[in-house]
Amino acid sequence: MGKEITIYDIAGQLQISPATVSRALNDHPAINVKTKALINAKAEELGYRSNKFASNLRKQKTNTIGVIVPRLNSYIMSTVLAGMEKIANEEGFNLIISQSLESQKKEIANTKTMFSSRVDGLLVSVAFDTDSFEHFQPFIKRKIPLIFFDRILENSNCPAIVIDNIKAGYDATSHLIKQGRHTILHITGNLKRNVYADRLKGYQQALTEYNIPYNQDFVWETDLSLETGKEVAQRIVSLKTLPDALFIASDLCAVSCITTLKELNINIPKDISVVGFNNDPVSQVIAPKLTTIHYPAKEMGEIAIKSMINHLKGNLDLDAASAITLHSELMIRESGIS
Amino acid sequence: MGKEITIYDIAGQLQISPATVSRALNDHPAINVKTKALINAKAEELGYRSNKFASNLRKQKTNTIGVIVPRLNSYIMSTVLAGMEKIANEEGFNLIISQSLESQKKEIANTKTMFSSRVDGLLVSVAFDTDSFEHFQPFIKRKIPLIFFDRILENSNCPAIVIDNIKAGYDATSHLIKQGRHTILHITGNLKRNVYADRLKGYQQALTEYNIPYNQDFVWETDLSLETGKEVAQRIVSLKTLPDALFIASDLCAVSCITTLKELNINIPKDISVVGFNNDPVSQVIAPKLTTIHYPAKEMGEIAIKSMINHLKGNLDLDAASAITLHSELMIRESGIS
DNA sequence: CTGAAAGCGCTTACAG
DNA sequence: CTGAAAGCGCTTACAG
Repeated sequence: MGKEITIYDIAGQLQISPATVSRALNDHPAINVKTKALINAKAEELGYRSNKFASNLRKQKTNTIGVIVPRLNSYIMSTVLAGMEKIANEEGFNLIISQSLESQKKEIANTKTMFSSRVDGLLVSVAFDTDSFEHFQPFIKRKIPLIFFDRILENSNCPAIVIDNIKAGYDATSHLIKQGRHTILHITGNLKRNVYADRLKGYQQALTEYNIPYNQDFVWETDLSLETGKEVAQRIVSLKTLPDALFIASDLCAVSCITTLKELNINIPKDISVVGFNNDPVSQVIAPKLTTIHYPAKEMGEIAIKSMINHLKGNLDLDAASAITLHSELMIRESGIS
Repeated sequence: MGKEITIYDIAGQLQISPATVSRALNDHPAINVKTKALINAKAEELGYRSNKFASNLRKQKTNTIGVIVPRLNSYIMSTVLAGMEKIANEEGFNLIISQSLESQKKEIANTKTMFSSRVDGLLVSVAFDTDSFEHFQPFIKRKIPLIFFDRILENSNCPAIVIDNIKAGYDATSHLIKQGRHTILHITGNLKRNVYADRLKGYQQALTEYNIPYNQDFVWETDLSLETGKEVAQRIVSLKTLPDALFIASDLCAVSCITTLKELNINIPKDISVVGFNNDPVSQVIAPKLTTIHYPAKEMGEIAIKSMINHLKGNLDLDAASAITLHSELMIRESGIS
């Protein structure tokens, strides 16, 4: 195992000071172009690699951004992370990723790890049951930038990257209404979360606009899992009067529900129209193809990380109250057309 | 922004040496229990957090493990990573994750980043087209442990965590044969990769065992994408004689293919039986439910990272030639039963 | 069981 | 444009 090359080795061989080597390697403007070329060539020749720990220790920066997500293995989140990873990599930032597994408790533990890892900034999409901002206070106190994305904490006074969930909920619901549907069941997630609360608001807005009375019994708060999809289907067929449409806040749950409904001899979309959410690849490979809301997951990841990096570099000052809203879009396919 | 607390602050307030504080904080056995308690209490009181950069610089370790995967946003990979993240977190290791996007070129860039980030160890699942071991040599030279998982590089002489793809291919194919199927089309990925080459071997073994001649035209090497699933379906119906079964090396592709075949009035499984691969959640929510091979993704992630951590801690010496094979299992559902 | 001292490899304010 | 020197916050061999 060969000894690690340092700037002193380069300096020694070139009869030059370590300070100059350091500057040259960092492309400092004051250094002579020829000197830089010489130093870079020697660094290459010796197989030099910079020691980030020494550099970070000295600079008091970590170049590391923390990301906390509810789970890694969902289509939306892994796509968001793929987008973040790409940009972070290009910009020379490291990502520390951890998952809360939908539990505030685990999320609190994650924030502690992030804090002691001294991340330069933190990007968070909160768990189902998070109802406190307490665990983020240490970051605020130390002025470590904190940005929420997708599932945000309102009143946190932190920048947020979101889609317009109200509009998306409105689009989904009004599409169903325009198809002549009036008893629309809305299957959603924990209403503590903006993403679900806002979709519900959009659902209500559409009903109001078309003079359809809002019935609270038509909103089912669930965990949106595959199992839930099946249970929902069974519960639906046992209802006195069948709804004529479903607006389900997750494609995976919607697909599971549709499959079970079909097994129970319900015709989709003839008997019941369905609109999902996310534009998960699965939405295109089932029959009937699922009408859904396209969620710009990759873009969200890219924009969230870019905002953070720009802020850290001082290029962009994130206003505490600012929010970036991405465009989402109704993808009309067979399941929502009657 | 309050000043960061260091061991000197604790030492100063307690009238004790920084060396003792350092030892106490690291639970060094030589330190008096009372002294330790005192120091820990003071550290807690002052909100001390250890500076990993100083510590790593001094110890010449990074406590960081690099992971390179083909892509983040596939069910299998995000689940593998979820498993890794969980264990790494518990054991106090950081993960740097990057994706090759199925390109050797990007994979090479990723290895360079990992190398200059001085990861203590590297975990890799290679891209579709990787055909050189060259970019991993710097790790070998520096004796930085390198472990492959899922898509491994044979002859690399590195430890590998895999499933028995030959057996899985055999199980899938022989199941179809037992259902009376004899013209089984095998849709697979890049045959450079062990996962696909081995599944093909298993397919061939099963044919041989049941005295079915092997026909090379029945093996289609593809990218296993959703689009490919559609194209495959269209190509199948244009064939002079229809195959009576499909063994597709990815559930997502299989589901897409089934849906298109159904649109083309092919009855699944009556006309064509289908077996997929991975046990992706989507396999359970389509009609007919997909017969597939359960892939122990979470376990693979956990075992891969545990092997690495144990090796780094010196608990377990990874034999260069060793391989860990995880159990996979045929999940019999409707699509493969005729 | 505790301490003094050196050193890990950088960066940068200051000086020239 | 270049250099000398200090210091970032730890850990550990050595000494007692």
